[in-house]
This record gives sequence, structure tokens and C-alpha cells, in this order.
Amino acid sequence: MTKARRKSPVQTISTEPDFCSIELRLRILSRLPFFAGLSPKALEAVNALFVEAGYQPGEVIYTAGSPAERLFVVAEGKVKLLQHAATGNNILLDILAPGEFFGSLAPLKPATYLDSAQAVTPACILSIRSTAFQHVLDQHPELALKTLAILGERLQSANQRVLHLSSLPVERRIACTLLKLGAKLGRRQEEGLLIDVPLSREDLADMTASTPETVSRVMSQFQAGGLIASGRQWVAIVDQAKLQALVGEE
Amino acid sequence: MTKARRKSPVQTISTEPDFCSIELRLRILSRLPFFAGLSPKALEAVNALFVEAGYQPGEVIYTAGSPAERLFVVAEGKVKLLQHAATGNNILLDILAPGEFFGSLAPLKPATYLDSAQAVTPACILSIRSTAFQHVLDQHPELALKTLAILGERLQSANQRVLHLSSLPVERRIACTLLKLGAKLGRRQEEGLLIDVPLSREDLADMTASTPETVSRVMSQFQAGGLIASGRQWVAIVDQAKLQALVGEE
DNA sequence: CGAGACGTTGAACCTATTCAACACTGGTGG
DNA sequence: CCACCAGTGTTGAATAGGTTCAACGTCTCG
Repeated sequence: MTKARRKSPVQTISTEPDFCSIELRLRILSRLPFFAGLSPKALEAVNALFVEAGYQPGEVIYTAGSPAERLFVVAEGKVKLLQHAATGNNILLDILAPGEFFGSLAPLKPATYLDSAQAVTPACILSIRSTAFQHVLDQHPELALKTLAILGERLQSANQRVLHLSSLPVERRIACTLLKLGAKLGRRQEEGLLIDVPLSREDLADMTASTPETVSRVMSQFQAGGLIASGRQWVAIVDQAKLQALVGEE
Repeated sequence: MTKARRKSPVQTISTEPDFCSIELRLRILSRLPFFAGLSPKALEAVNALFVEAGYQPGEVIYTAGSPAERLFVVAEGKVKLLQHAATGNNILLDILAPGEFFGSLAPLKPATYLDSAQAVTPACILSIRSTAFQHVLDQHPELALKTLAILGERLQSANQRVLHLSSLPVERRIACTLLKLGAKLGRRQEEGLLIDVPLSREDLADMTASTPETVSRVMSQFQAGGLIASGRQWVAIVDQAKLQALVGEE
């Protein structure tokens, strides 16, 4: 019945090995939470410290365990942040959108990265040495406060995740994860709120501490109930209210 | 066999409704990670902003959901930080030792606390309005960097917890939790490394996303293997190496 | 001394995983 | 251009790890 969905609503405009124009760089930097409110001059100085690099989908930006000496910022595209368990299974910590930072904030703090970063779409990534960034923070104390606020939010988010892993059954965890992804990466579309990133069952399993099979089962059920629409590597939220009700109000 | 353990090695020197002397306050503040390296004069100014309060074991310092407007620091005693799930079960996020802070770093960020804090032992707690603390950070930028570093560590720790919840079986999670507690709150004793805080099976269940029954079973097994010694409300690590081996090297 | 909290142990049950087989899709190379 | 094939998704059945329910023992405190 509600089976025939279109091929893949997620647009993957694959350009050349991604890079961004100077204007884009400055625009991105100025829109970054912590760089907002910086004088144009200071911003240009900061900009000069950043290096840019392009990545193709699936390409690895850094690997857990390698020496952590850079701070990265997503200028264009989406980036997966993942941890690796000894058993071989992965944990997908987050999917970062343009404007978000990752990597090592401070030098020497963790000597090595404890997560890996991988481009999901063609991406342009800016990066700076952690030491250099530390100097920037020294010179612009207001930036440190902004960064503090962001870290605080991430800590909250991580704690909420612990709460969910501890107390919610898979079905709810998946519903919740879909809603979060929708809020962050959603794009209005005829099918509903399309999660605008290639997203496999396994990705969702890695976000919910589950397995691709279980995710598939739950998603089939959601689809039958008209809550979502989904196909190969994509998901759209059709009935957000019902999904929200399922996770239980908070 | 190895059943006869002593009553309760955990000392709970219950004084009057706890308070601390002026010298202790200054000493505590000066030893706080972020206040380290502050001029004595600045430290006294900061000290003046703090208010002190005493708590009895089990007494609640603040509750999740109430307006978040203060930052707290443990001066003396131990404090439980916990989240509450809709299902009624609790998550024990951490047990804080003297010198650690909790509560609200920044005003308005989360309008309300999203965790609760409760004294585990008789405790003396210093606190300051978040707004006031924000001013302190403004005036002493180096403190913001320190705080940033600490938040970073906590974020890492939370992420590691997500990893463990996602990939380790209960037995390992419990072993790991015991080791962490031992490292943080351990006191050398004849029985081994005593975790110097009243700690029930339920507490451990709340730290490992499990149940008191399961914790009891696993702990019995650990005790039979000579890994730990334990009784009512207390645990000591007897063979740290074996316990470490069990969790799997990292 | 009694009562309530804490801890232990057993057995039934249930959720989600695991293993396995099969179907669909899209991209690649012949 | 078509056929093939690897990656992805679906579905079923068996299994296991942990929870739940329940009963009982034990300690501590008032």
C-alpha cells in the first residue's frame, strides 16, 4: 500500500573535491556561534589561521587514537562523529551540520582523539591547530564563554542520551532519535520532514545502541502506522505529532 | 567462607549540621581546579560571593525541574547527582567529591536544573548565583579556560558511558563502574581499596542501567572470585588487576 | 525488640539479538 | 545497454541476557 516511495529524496550534489570560496569561509566563520560578535578585523585574523580541506562521502577526517592536535569546523556538508567499541560495533555520536565544531578544543587534554570523524556528504572542513585556537581564546575571552555554553549543551545532550539508553525501550529510542535528526537536519518535502542526509538502518542502529534488524522491524512498524516514510538510505517524518506522542512527552 | 566481613568500614563521622571554617572555605576554593592560580586578593573577593550550607545524608540540595540559578561546589562530604526517568527509575550520573562543582554554570542556559543533587554524607556546600559566577568568569578569563577543560573531560566521560551502555554487558559495566569509583573515592584499607561512601546495590544499579537484583548476582560472583569484598552499603576492591582484566583493557 | 530497609536467590518471562535466508536497489564493467 | 553483484533492507525463528516477581534472610536503627 503505502509502499511505493520515490527513489531517494536526499540530494547529494556531488561537486568537485569540495572547497569553499573566501567569502563563504568568512561567512561561515562569522556565523559560528563563538565567532558571532567578533570584530571584522579580528575575524579576518582568525580566518587566516584556518586551513580548508575537501572530503568525499565516506572519507575519514581523523581516526580515534591518532594524535589530537586540531580543531575542525564544518563549513559545508555533513560529518559523522563516531566512537568504536572493542566488540567491533560502532556508536554514532552525532551528525554535524555546517557551523558545528569537532576535534580537539585544547592541546594536550586528550593526547589522542577518542572518536573518529567521517564525511557523510561532500564536505568542506576548516581546521586550526588546537594551540592556535587556544591563543584565540586567550585574546578573546568572550569566545571562551560561548564555547563553554556550547560544551554545556553537548554535555546535557550526552546525559540525556545516557538517560534514554538506560530507561527507554528501542522503539522509543528510535522515535526520539528520528525526531532529533528531523529537528536538526530536516527539510520540508512532500513526503514530510525529510532527514536530509544519507541514513542507513545501520546508522540508526549505531545511534540507538541496537541492530540493523531491530531498526528495520521498528521502522516497518512506524511506516505501517503512517508515522514515517523511508527507503534505501533515507527517512522522512510524516506524522511528527504521533512520533512525539510515542516517545512520551518531556 | 569469605563471607564474614566486618560491619561497615565506611566512616560516617556525623558532625553537627555541617559547616566549614573560614580557613577551610578559602583552602577549598583555592584548591578548586579553576580557582587555582588566582591571586589571594581576588580569591577573597570571590570567596565573599559564596554562601555556605550544611546538609545531612539524604538531604536534597536541589531538584530537577526547579529554577536553575546557582552554581554549587562541594567543600566537604559527597554528593549524588541524579537524573529521573519517566518510568520512575533513576540514573546516578556521578558521586562528587570535595572540590567538584555542579548545578548551573550559566544563567538562563537551562532555565531549570535537569538533574537533582543530594548529599550522601554530611556535607558542606558552597554556592554562588550563576549570574555572579558569570561576572567572575568575565573578570578572570583564565578561569573560563579551566572550566572549559573540566567540561570537556565531563563530556568525554559521558560519551564513554554511552559507549559502555551500548556495547558492554552488565557484568563489565559494573566492573568498570567499581573501578572508576575506586579510583575516585577509594581509600586503602585492610580489605583492599574501599570505596569510601555508602553505596547500595540500588545505587550501583542506577549507575549501570541495571537492577538491584542483577547487581547483587554479579557482585556475589565477583565476591566468590575474590575480586571484591562487600557488605551492606559498602564495597571494596580486593583484586584490582583481575577486575581490570574483566572489563577488558583500554 | 521490632520494623523497615537492604541484600540474596530462584524461576518465569520478555525484549532484543543473533543467525539465516531472501528481496530489492543501484552502480559498474563487460 | 544489460547483467551482475555488493550493499542494503526485510522477515522469520531460535536464543540469550537481563528483568521482573516473589520469597526469604539479615542487618541496623529507633
